[in-house]
Amino acid sequence: MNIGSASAASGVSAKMIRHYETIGLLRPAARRDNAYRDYGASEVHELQFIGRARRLGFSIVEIGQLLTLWRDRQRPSREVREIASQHLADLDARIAEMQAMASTLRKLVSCCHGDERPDCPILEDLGGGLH
Amino acid sequence: MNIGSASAASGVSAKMIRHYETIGLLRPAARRDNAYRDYGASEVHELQFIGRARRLGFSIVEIGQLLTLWRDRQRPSREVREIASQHLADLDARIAEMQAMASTLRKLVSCCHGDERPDCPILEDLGGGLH
DNA sequence: CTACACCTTCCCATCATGGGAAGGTCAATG
DNA sequence: CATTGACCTTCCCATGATGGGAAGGTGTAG
Repeated sequence: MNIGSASAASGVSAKMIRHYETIGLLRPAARRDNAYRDYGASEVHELQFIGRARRLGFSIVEIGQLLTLWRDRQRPSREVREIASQHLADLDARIAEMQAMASTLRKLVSCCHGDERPDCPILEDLGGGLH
Repeated sequence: MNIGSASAASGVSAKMIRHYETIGLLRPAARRDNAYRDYGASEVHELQFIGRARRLGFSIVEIGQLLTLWRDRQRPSREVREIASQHLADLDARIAEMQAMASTLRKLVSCCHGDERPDCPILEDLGGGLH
């Protein structure tokens, strides 16, 4: 299977598949006589794994660790859970940070009448009150 | 005032102040005989404006627009509000996306017993059910 | 045979930020 | 006065994940 078909089957772009191979996340793909990469069902399955993990926001490094654990039938689920818990904590922290921004912004936006007049609480806030 | 003092007074790193000047967000700073950049109260005030806007998550491009409006005493508040509303919508969208990730992850993590046993619903989910 | 779709590698761009090198300047202290 | 340490300057490189696009080779259908 060509890289294009593997991409379509996994939802990971061909660009990214090559990139993942370059940085060592994926083992080098088999090549045909014409130097085209050749993928089978198990490679596509790995790509799908990567795609799902990316959609959950895992970093490439984390996905590398998860892939290693996935391949190891003897892994302790504890290790998987630790990676996922840490990522979840990171996500929650980033969400909280962005919610704080959004909350402040929402107040400012709701206070600004947003017409042709120049007075604007948004700029006043950014300017530190005095200008 | 040296760049270090301007940095301390504004909360924007010296590295970033130089960078903002390079990309045209800030007008080139005055120079002393020794080629050191020299900042006054109004430059520091602009830097504080930038710092506050960054802390609210505005992009450099958006801050450039906000700075222009800030300097213009005749600006219509509508334009400011539009930029802020758009940024708020972006933030809300990103928050929602991350919350969806976090929600899925939280379920998976809570289902995984996380001990020495190898069976793990997190990997099962990433693997698409079958492996 | 020609067109078109696909593949290859290689380089560059994003966005905001920082690290660090190599070298010049300033102020305080011995 | 000389040294030291804290500044400053410019320049280059790195991050993380992704994509654009060029230049060139390959495969297939009309």
